[in-house]
Amino acid sequence: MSVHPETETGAQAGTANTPEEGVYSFAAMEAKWPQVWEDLKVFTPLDDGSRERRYVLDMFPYPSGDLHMGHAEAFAMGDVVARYLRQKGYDVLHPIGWDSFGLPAENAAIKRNAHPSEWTYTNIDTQAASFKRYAISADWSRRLHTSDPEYYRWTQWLFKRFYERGLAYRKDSPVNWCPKDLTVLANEQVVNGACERCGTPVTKKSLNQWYFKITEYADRLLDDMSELQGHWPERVLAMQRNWIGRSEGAHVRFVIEAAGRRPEKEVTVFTTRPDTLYGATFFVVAADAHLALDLVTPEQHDELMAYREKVKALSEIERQSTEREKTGVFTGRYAINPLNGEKLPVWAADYVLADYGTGAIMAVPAHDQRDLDFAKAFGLPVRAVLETGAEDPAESGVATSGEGTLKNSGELDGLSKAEAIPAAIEILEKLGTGEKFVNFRLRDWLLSRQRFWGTPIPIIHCAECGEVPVPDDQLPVTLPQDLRGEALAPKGTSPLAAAAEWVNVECPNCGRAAQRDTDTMDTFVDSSWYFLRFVSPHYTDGPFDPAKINEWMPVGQYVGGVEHAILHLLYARFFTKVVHDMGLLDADEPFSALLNQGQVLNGGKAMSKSLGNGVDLGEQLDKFGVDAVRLTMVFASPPEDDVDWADVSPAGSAKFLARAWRLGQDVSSAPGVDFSGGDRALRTVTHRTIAEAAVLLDNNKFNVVVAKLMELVNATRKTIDSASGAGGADPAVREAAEAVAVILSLFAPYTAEDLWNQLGHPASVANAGWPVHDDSLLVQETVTAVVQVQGKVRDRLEVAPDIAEDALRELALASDNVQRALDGRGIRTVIVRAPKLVNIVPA
RNA sequence: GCCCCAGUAGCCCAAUUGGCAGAGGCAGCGGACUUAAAAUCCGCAAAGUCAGGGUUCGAGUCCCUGCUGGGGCACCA
Repeated sequence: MSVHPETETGAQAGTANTPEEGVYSFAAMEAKWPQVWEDLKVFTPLDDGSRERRYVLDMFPYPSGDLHMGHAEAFAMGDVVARYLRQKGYDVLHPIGWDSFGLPAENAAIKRNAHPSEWTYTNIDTQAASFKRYAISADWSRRLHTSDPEYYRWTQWLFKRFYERGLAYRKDSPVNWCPKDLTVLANEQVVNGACERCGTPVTKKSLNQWYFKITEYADRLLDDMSELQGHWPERVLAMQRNWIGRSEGAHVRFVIEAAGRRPEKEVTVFTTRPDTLYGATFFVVAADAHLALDLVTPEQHDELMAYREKVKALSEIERQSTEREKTGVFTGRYAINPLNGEKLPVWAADYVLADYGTGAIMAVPAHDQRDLDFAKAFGLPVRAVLETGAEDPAESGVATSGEGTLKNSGELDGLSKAEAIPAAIEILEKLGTGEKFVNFRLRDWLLSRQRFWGTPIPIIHCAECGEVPVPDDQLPVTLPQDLRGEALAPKGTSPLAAAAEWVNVECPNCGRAAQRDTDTMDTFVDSSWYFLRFVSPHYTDGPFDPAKINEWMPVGQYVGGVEHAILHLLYARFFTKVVHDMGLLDADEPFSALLNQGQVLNGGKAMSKSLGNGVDLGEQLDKFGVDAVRLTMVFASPPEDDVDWADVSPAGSAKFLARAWRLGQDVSSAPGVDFSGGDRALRTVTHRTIAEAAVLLDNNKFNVVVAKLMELVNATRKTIDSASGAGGADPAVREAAEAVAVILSLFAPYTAEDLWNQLGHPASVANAGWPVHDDSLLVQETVTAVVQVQGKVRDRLEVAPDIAEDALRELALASDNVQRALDGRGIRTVIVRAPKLVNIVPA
């Protein structure tokens, strides 16, 4: 489809370069310009310090098939920012690469009896071609793929540095296990108790796994969000805050009395309510924690074991259901309340989680609903220690958690809840049985995966020496090439274990026979530092060039979907902080600003294969052209809002583009003409548009910029067609058309380039530079002052923009309409906001 | 249950951060061009801002309560 302009009307000068005389043809433009841009290296940063640098980054894609509408939206947004900053004169780094390790490639390889790299790199080539067609202003010379050995060599190098700092370690722990993908999952990859990838309910499995100690950075990850405030979407910060889950309270140590041959034992609990310590009537440990086994008396042992079996059989989804009846078993032991010496029965239950806090709690049923439910189920006592005015929880069955005054609490009696919390902590500290403690919900990052297509963990296991890191000069540990097809099928252990030749090596330490670690890294490890690699992707002496890294980092504008609000963004922040602490990087936050583009929907729903409501990007590009699709993405709504493809009109965008392009057909003045004699009204519109567009772009209001651009095009058209003026020969028309070309180049690079060319300028419009607006042209000769009486508009006055308040007040009071509205009433106040408004308040 | 975001013409969205509710687009209607249609061009109409209360000379904008929709966390001690 091409959009044809109306029949030519005359002005023919300046159209010599038109590909096909007078016809807007996106196909011709798409065929013509990519080569020109490539030859001119328009989008390769100078990287020489001659200009201020800016780093603009889109979250790099995973190579699953060809690009889709979601990519088109995200990359359209990021490209607006990159192209705008380039026009503003910055040296812009806007790279592209692929997050190319991951399960889909492996599954495809099993199905096709191939190596995952085949599927991966074929898809990457397809996507790369599509990106080029889509005219992303990327520096292709910096292209990288995380599955290239040249890349993952440095992922392994970084892993080793983490290991040396004690930030990468192995431990036995019950982990999330996906029974379909047959691999472990990080907490972040479990959504509502199910695998985020395939939706299979997750089970627990006890395994020895590699972890990154992200919890050591919990405080900083939380505190440093203050730097991001205002530059990151509030909801992303809220999600991270939630996820980190900082909780202030106290650790309290309880002595568990000796029983028979079981010796006395001290157990610590975490509580946010140390003020309610006198209300503790029992004690609970997580049934699945080892602690339960340590405590249980021989008499209760069988009962506990039976209960643990039952708990294990529950799926995560069942276990997390809040409607479940409370269950548990008595352990036969008693804990001593450190404040009043009271004996509390110790129970084991599954409502206490082994991996939160200390896996044990003091139960205060009067003031905690879960404890109350448990107490009622097992006939345990309830004692209120906080008078809130509500009914006694023992009677009502509703725990009271609000404000109140302490009672039945010895020295704490009479204090408010807010006073009692620190007071209780102070008492505990004096007794030496507790102290203030800040607990986090965040768990360490489980990074090992029992799958093939990922970065091998560069560790060798030696019977003599234990864990031995592969020496730096032997990196990368590359994946074997000979495993393919069925050999990659998930078995619950890594497929790498079957590659005997690969696994069996000499210990780098003692030379004896040893084995490689056969797990691979979570792909989120790969993507936690790729933005650093882009600064110097071909550097061979380290993960990045130390001479360059601080010139570009941090990323000034990061663009991507909100689905990565926690996972990728939290991990990348963690990695950045560690690399910073290693002294390799000045920045300690990777992304100064974040833009979450919305989703592309169709008919109110996310596009999906199962719904069959997908819109094919390729078809849209064929039908409307790249520029129209890009413009539609940007114009439809604010960047962070969803775009419903059923609600928008790529045809409308195409119409506008043809309209803008046709301005070039009608401009008949020569390039370089003096604009000063041009139509004043149009010049004002042009300069106002330039000024407003810059402000709007600085605030990511791309959709509004497009609207302003449409106004400018309309105004220019009017001037050309006006019978009274000079039409296409008016220098103001050229000035306007040139501004249109430059601003349009952010959204519709082909049309803008072609327009620029029609206007007689050499390529590329991307280098034209942002037009400088003339403030004197923005000053209007008169402005409309609104005159209100009691807030209602009663008159409008044309006044000079610099009118004095007094003069405006006089004019307003003299207005007939005002006098009529006042209807003889006196005047109480007159508010004057010269030159725009007068509000007269009658008595 | 706790937390975050958003409700403005039929639809997608603007509104200089407290100062005339409307910039732009889609859809609609009328007209020009056409043998006709498409395309193109010109023009028109359309809401008082989810509801209620408050602050103010003045509220779409600030505050409170509620409703609706979207999202996050959740047996987290």
